[in-house]
Amino acid sequence: MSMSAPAHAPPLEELTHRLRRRERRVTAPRQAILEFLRRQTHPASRKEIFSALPRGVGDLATVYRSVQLLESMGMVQRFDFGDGVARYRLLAEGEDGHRHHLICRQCRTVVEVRECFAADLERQIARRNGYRAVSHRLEFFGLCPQCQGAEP
Amino acid sequence: MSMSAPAHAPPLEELTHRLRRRERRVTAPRQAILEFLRRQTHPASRKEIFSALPRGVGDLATVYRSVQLLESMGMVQRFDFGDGVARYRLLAEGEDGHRHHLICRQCRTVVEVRECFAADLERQIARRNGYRAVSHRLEFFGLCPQCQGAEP
DNA sequence: CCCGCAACTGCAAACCATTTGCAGCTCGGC
DNA sequence: GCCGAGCTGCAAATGGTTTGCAGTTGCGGG
Ligand SMILES: [Mn+2]
Ligand SMILES: [Mn+2]
Ligand SMILES: [Zn+2]
Ligand SMILES: [Zn+2]
Repeated sequence: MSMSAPAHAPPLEELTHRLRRRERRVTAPRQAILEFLRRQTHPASRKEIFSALPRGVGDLATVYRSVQLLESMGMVQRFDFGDGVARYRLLAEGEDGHRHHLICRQCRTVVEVRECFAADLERQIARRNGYRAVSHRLEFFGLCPQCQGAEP
Repeated sequence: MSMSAPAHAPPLEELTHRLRRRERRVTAPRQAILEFLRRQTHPASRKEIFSALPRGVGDLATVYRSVQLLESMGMVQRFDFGDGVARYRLLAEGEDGHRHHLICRQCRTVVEVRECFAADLERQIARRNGYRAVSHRLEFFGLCPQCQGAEP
């Protein structure tokens, strides 16, 4: 066939099922967005998602609204790589999506970082300051091998 | 007098001196911006800086340009608390500005976090992926004591 | 298979933070 | 005091994101 999705990608049916379960409609734009997202290995911007949609299906505003819905349902996770553009990736059912990245400052290549430094410290900081429901965001920035030795 | 600055704040002269040393002009808007910044204990947005300027001194565009200059000179550090607004704080001479925060998701109150947990991890991740000049950004988000028990 | 209607879409306008073009003003070295 | 590069003020442009609204469609019920 074509454009194989990563092995771990949830099947499209499972994704649409999650929508129906919450009384959300399974529309052409939403299916196309989900189909696109399940093929990605890195977070995608909404403009990228829009550009990848089949001709005539979906509108940029619809992509924004759909992604927002998916985010509110916990089906995608949002990332901020510091360039003023939000990026999203699909989340497996039940997955919390906690993840970190190493981003090339020049070409924006993204590497996923497995480690998460101790949640103990997070708890400690929360307690020390009387904060609740504390989470964190941690991203690394650098120059990837290809971009070394020739900064603009 | 009025509006005392934090004890550690560099005197205004020292700040303007840093400008002159690099052939930058000491103008009224720039002085007002620096005066404002040295009184802050938390990072301020450019709109906040602008609003705090004396009547008739400075323009929002000038604030943007000035802050950009200060950033390029390493005199201020930029922060991204995830709400789409950049914030800045003055840096002491030679200070690298590496710092983390605990931010209230609701009222945006900011607490500084002294520890840097990610230094070792950073080195390790850089080597493993062949990246150079790696830095990181780490922020914590939660609900501050005042905001607990009444989310919108 | 057809209805009815809330949910959803497409398109355009609005928003907001940030950037930029440009003509006139000012800092600071001479 | 003079002059030129550096700055400023104002207004218009950008670019990502949001919103209003009228028309369309998914889908449960008949
Ligand atoms: Mn983590
Ligand atoms: Mn750190
Ligand atoms: Zn690169
Ligand atoms: Zn709060």
